[in-house]
Amino acid sequence: MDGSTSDTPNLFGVFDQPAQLPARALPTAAEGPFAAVAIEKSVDRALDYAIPKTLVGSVVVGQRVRVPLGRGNKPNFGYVTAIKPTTDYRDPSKIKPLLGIDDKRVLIPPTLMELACWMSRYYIAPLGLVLECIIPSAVKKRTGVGYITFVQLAKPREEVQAFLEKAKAPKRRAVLARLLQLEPGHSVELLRLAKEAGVKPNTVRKLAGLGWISLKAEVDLPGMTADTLVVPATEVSIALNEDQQKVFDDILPRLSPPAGVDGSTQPSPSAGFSVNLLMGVTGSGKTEVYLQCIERVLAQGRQAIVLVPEIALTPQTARRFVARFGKVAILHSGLSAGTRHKYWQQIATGQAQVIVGARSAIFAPVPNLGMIVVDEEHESSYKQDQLPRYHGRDVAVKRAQLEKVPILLGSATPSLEMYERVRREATAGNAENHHGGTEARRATRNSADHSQRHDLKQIDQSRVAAGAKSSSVELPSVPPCLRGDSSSSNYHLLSLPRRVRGLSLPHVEVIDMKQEMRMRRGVNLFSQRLEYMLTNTVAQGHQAILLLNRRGYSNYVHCPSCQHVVTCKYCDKTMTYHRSTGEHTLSAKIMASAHAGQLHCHYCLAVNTLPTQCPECGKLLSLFGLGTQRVEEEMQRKFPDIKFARVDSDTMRSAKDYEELLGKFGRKEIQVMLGTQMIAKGLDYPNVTLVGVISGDTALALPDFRAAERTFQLITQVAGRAGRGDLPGRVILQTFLPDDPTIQAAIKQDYVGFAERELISRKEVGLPPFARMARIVLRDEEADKVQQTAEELAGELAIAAAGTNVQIKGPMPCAVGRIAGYFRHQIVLQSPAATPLQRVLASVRARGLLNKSERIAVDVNPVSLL
DNA sequence: AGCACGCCGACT
DNA sequence: GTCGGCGTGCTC
Repeated sequence: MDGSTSDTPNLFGVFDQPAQLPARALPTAAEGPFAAVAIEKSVDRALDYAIPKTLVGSVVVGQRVRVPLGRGNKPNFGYVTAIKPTTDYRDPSKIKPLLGIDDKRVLIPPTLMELACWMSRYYIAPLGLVLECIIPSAVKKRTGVGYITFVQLAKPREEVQAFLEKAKAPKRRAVLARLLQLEPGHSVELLRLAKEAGVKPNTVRKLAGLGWISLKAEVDLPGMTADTLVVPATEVSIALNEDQQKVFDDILPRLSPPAGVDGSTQPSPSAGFSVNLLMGVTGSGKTEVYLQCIERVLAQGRQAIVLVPEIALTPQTARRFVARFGKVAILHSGLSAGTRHKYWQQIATGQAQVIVGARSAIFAPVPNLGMIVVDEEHESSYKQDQLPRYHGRDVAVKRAQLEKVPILLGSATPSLEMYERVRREATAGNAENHHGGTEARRATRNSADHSQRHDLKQIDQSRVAAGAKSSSVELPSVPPCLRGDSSSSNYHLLSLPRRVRGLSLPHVEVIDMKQEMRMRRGVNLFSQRLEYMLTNTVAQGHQAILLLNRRGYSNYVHCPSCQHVVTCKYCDKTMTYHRSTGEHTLSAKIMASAHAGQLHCHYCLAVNTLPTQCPECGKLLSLFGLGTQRVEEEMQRKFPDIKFARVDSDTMRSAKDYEELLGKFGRKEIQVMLGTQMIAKGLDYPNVTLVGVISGDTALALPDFRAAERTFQLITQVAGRAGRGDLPGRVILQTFLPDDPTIQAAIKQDYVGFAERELISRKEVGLPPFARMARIVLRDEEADKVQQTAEELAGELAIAAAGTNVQIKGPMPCAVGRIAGYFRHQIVLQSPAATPLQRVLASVRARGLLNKSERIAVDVNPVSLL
């Protein structure tokens, strides 16, 4: 490089210097071209700005720019969403010129821009907000970038020449003389200039203050990508077993780049966008399949994105990817801003080949995406509970479609949405082939058709393996309006029905706690069988995991005489009793007599002291319902010799705590882990032979249509933690509802049986996946006011939905009617198809009825209705 | 998100 | 008579 600056607005380009333009007195510019800019505020549409002549050609879509906004022309940041020759703004004289380019890099590449626009429409979120969440703030703030300063003459050469002839200052003269040697208009790096002129850098800087030269800071992007990531891979792929190989062979043709994209590889007719749902029982080796697929994609010079649930972002997972591929960017919450920016830059330049992260990793700006993997596809943590309320898995599918790449979704217990969709689309493809599609269509679907038959066979195997007896259930045919778009039949259902190395699935033993209660006096958290198995397991030097899906000590504090239940002052929610830390060291006797501790509200995080008597009648309060703290106490009392740890969000404050604990468990310093769903997922410890589910039905009673699905998933997931080594695993499932069909299916670990049963009942009542759902939650401090606005909004929605098949349900108070002092009402929209629902929402949105994001939250495809 | 315009109570 | 309450609406 000769030090000349480049104005090319690409990733290797330069940043502008800070603003110099005055905020006021803007010239009006009615001439094009114009830039449509989505502002980083909740202005729910793009605004047109004129591009100043000096910037025409430099401003491109995807850049972050500064624009004046409002009467005061306050500078705001926004993203260029389009460049257009004309504006359709009604008053073109009001168009203002944009102030400048904030960052010359294209922060939002075209496909991500398209994805963002889709998200903005689909999730009813302002585009600017969506774009803001796509770009890490470290990138916006340019944290950790080094700057290189370039120097350029700021005065006419003749003037400089004249100065050189008469002025004394030898050092300044040396600098200027060196600058005169440059080609006119060129610049030189400040440090190099100082060295060559034999002066200190500060001497050069001073000349800028005197107006002789101008300084321009360019970001040192190569410096950001110089080190890191180039960890050499240390492991090679392991041989796949027969099942894994089948699945891999099935996916393989879809992993090639689509025809025409890359001439060097054989174009495959089935390449391009495809959805591959991999149903693999726990311990069936899904990860190895992911790894080998990714390997193929990397060999083509393309990159892969791997989404994992936040909780799975442990070094354990990370190590596996890093060891195999080397150039892996692990995006976890503990990254420093500087590292995050560095990773982003390395991703954008294609230096990071595999990107592993939680939901936001789907926005990784890879230049040449080859495939997307979503592990534990059913996990509800993929859903963001703040604006934009997107679902990482669904956005991933959309991105795969836009980028024309395969997506591989893995789960032992697929979400019913995904399972149903893939099954429906796969069947639709089959039916078309049977009835004779066009020749062209048949040709592109050849391999797909082949794999589907193969898949069905595999699923049968899984049913056999799971011990299901029921015959396969015929699902009613789906109306064409429910089908996806043109590429719809590229859906594939794959299955890994067996565990690796011939290991068997753990045996699940159900304990009827009603009977247990009759047999033994008093409340026992552990059945005799579980107590026995726990003692046995530990005595043999094995380890155990105990699950109780509830934090705290007891989730009801109630008065036995007047039935009063202590609820949160601010929410409609019973308060959970938590014992103060350290108290479990006291003897059980003291504990029983003195209820020291606080009441916590798990919704608004309020904390109260536990009242000594009932606030209503003054009698003694009693505790009812159990949480992990209570089980912890019981463990302490019954098994004083067992080393165990309680694992929930109360004890695991940071990722580091969790990591440390997992380390201890791995080294067998702890025999038993007792915890909430935190411990149900992803852990792979070969020495665990026992899993105890303290209360299998806690989640079943929740007023949410997905309660059964959650329960099934949770039990299956935690059961899968047992017997992953050479020792067989055993699960003790305690329940008050041993005959419940969900519990029954969970005992048999029969996903297909559960899914088909549940799908039938969902269909009967028209719930997802047979309906698209959106939920609008309104909140206000005043009860009457929410109700009134909710009713008005529901009225408007009803008008907008007239003549469509969109149903408006409500308004009704939310299941948790008050949270943190806000009264909450909800309106639920349901429709058999997505499009009319989108239209209804879009029309009220366009009228600004959903704008007050403080009070109105729209949740498209909500994961919970509480 | 800001920031103005706009229509109703306690102050000089 | 005004100063100011924050409800409603716009920002290219």
